[in-house]
Amino acid sequence: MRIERVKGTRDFLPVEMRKRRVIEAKLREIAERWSYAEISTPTFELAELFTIRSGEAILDEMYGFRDRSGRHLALRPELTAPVIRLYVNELKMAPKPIKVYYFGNCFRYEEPQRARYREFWQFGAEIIGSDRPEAEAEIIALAYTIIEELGIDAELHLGHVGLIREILRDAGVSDAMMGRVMRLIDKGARDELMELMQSMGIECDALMHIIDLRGGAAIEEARHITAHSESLEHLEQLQQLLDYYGVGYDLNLGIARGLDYYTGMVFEIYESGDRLGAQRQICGGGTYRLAALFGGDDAPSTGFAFGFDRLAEVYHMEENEPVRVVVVPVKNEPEVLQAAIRITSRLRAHFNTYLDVMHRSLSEQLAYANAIHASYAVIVGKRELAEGKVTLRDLETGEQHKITMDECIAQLKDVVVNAVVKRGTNI
RNA sequence: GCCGGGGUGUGGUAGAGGUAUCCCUUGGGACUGUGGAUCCCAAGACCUGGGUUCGAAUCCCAGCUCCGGCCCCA
Repeated sequence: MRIERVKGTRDFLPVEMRKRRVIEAKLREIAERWSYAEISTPTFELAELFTIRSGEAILDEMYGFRDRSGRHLALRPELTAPVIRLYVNELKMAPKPIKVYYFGNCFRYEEPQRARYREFWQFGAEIIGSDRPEAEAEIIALAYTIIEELGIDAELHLGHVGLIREILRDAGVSDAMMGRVMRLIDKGARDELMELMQSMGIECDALMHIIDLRGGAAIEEARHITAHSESLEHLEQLQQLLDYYGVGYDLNLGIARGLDYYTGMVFEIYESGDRLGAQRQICGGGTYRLAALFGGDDAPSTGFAFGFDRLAEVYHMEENEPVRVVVVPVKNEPEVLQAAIRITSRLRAHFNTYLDVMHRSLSEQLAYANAIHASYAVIVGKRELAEGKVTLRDLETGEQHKITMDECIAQLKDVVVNAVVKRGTNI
């Protein structure tokens, strides 16, 4: 009986893994340059952590289980809640703002679709301790920079739930109804929304108008409805700062979140191509107050999370096989093998180096070197040993010559350095 | 939870009732100090379980799973 991979999970083969590592390295590097520090949280948590954040309904979509003492645990379905829990547990006293990033796998018990798996990876960043426009602008700019540096063609949609909420409150929507109304706005369910508003006896033409508008016109409209709005000022400051950063975005006040703790801006990034099918969103972010829910202070945070697998799906990486060197002992005689191992060890201090473990003949070893697309062969035989040299063979051109090990290492270093310059990596 | 389309060696395929084709792959051998060749040998598949039938990869049912979509999306 063959054991199959579990539904919605994936195996990553070397080519795919190499690509993922390249992307991951870029993401980390960018975050570090922006002065964010990495944190990591456990793969499973108390299930409560996630139900507090998202409601009991998500229990159906989590991998939950009980441990021996009966605690209800769950594989993390996302990373924002664990990060804020970590803040409350460990970092409350750290100087604000706290800037962190994270990368990790998450689990959701859903039907797999294109670019949607049961185990998936998220990369995200948070600023904890500020919900000022400056913090929001930085977070958006960071997400934008990631997209740019990865060379992904995407559009950034910016909204502001604070403003929408304010307008709704002014119009007479009660706190109790707010969540439901916001969810409908988020879904874009116009008819249902109008029905609900009418049933509450609330005039909603203006609101409907605003959430349909895009760009500056929405701001104009909002200004007419709520003359003295803090949120509006806040949004305008944010826009100003985004201009300073040179971030391109589409304003869309129809972006909402169904959950109450989102307080300020929200944004989403969509990939422009069609490689993701219906799952075009590659990033979501916003400003929220979650720490108090986990027993901490009421620190505001702003952050985002990228769907790493979707980034990997749309990221174009040039074929970049690493420069590999194969050491080829000519005969399986003790002295030749001994020399080969010594030479291999020297090469391994610098290069990706392969040595036969199949007891193969010279031609078989070269055939294998070819099969794994190695770049160079270092041939070691009695003739070379007698002269204290090795034969360095370029497997692409077939050229070869006898040189000393020092020369050999120097030449290979040249090649690897050039390869790194040319494509940025020798992974 | 729902809808549509698929599952044949590692991968790609042929096969439309008579236990499987070809390519590729892998291991061994020939050759033994120069590789993508050639030749020989070997290994490897009908998603699973029922049903129909003398006989099922093929037809029927159920399940699993993959691809795409709906719902959902913290």
